[in-house]
Amino acid sequence: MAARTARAEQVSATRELILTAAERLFAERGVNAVSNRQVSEAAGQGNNTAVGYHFGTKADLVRAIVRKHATQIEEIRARLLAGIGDSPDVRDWVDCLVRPVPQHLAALGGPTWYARFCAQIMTDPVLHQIVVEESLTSPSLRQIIDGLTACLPDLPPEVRAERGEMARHLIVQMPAERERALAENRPTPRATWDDAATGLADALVGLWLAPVANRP
Amino acid sequence: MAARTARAEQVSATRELILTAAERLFAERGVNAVSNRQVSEAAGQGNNTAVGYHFGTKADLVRAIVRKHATQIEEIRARLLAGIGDSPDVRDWVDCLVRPVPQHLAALGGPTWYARFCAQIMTDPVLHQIVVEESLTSPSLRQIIDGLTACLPDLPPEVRAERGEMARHLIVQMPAERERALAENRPTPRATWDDAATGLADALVGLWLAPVANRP
DNA sequence: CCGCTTTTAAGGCAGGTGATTGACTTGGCT
DNA sequence: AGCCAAGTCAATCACCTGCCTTAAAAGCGG
Repeated sequence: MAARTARAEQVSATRELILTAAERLFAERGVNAVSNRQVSEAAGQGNNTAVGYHFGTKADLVRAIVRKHATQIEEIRARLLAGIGDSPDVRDWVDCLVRPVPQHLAALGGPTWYARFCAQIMTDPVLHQIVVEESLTSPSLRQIIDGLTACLPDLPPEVRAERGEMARHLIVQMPAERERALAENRPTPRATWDDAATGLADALVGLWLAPVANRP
Repeated sequence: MAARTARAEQVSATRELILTAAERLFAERGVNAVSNRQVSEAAGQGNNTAVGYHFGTKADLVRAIVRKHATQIEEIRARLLAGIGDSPDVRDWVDCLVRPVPQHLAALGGPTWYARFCAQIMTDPVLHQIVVEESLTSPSLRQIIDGLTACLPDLPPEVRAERGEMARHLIVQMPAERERALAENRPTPRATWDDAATGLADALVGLWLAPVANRP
């Protein structure tokens, strides 16, 4: 199935070329600041409509980038999830939630752009919905959220929703921050992606277990 | 000093008109997706170069918007800071850190756009630096960070930096999230800006006090 | 070996962009 | 009163954008 014909191979190669070029440009200059033409040129395609041909609109291109990484991240997440069974420990579930993205970035090696790309998508009013559709449908993710919820039976549902949002933001933004520091040769609080994940998990456990102030 | 001349009054009025129109459009459609022309028109200026005249580039416009709010937020922060003296309680310092933005948004009343605007700026690779320059120079902010640091003498410096970044992200992103929900008539976990600030402060206290895993 | 489809290349088109320019309006100062 | 400068407006510039059309190239099936 893989490389069935020389033709199909070539096509998927240029698709990949466009995908990585777009990811890089989007991360470095901002999604809306980069035109499809620039992406095509950066991908080495003399054709200035290559993006439009292989993907459709820019939103479709963004979706394709998200999906490419999502499948790999999903694998990591499923593997971690299988490793903890139905632990009653909040820490285990938080680890499952936190580690997939940093582990994926570490596996990519070298300089990466995906975290910064994601951080931008998440705050863009129109692109935001795309990534929600693509990643929140993950069954393993829902399973982790349920498992974490079961560990925190005393937390009011609104507070749980609230802290879920906080966790989501940190899981996206902190890797982006580290990636940015790496790209600009600035020092990072942690030496490796794995250590960064540990630091983030530490903090999130504290966040989830924090007492709720009884309001007047 | 105020309204010294009818002319100066008119000028600052149109400046204000442009500022609020820009803030709204930027928040709703994305900073890079909105042209200076559109801002001028939305501000009721038949002139399509009004933005260019009163401010310079789009970056200068962004800076002006940030600065406008920053001064008011700075006032609130200074007032809160004065109220706690040199408390040894982490909670007091976190409150000082968290509450200024939600209080400012509450004071504005009606629908607001500033939080979403800020959330976008913070993730844009080029605009990011502007807001850092404008807000990190705040003396009261530095004072709060120092006070909080004094409450957490056992926390390793790298972890402190790391969790400071986390807190910064949440303080920007969570109000933006609430603002978005409000704008789209979605339910929010908390009824008021003040309650939202309390929830955020609860979580941040837990985050700061979380134990640090001793890595292998 | 040859027609065929898919992919890449190249250029044109209308519309929108930031920036600049000059003319007009309006309030302020002497 | 009358000039002056700040502010407003409209027109224009070169440039870039997405989209479209037309070729060329390169396997692929027969």
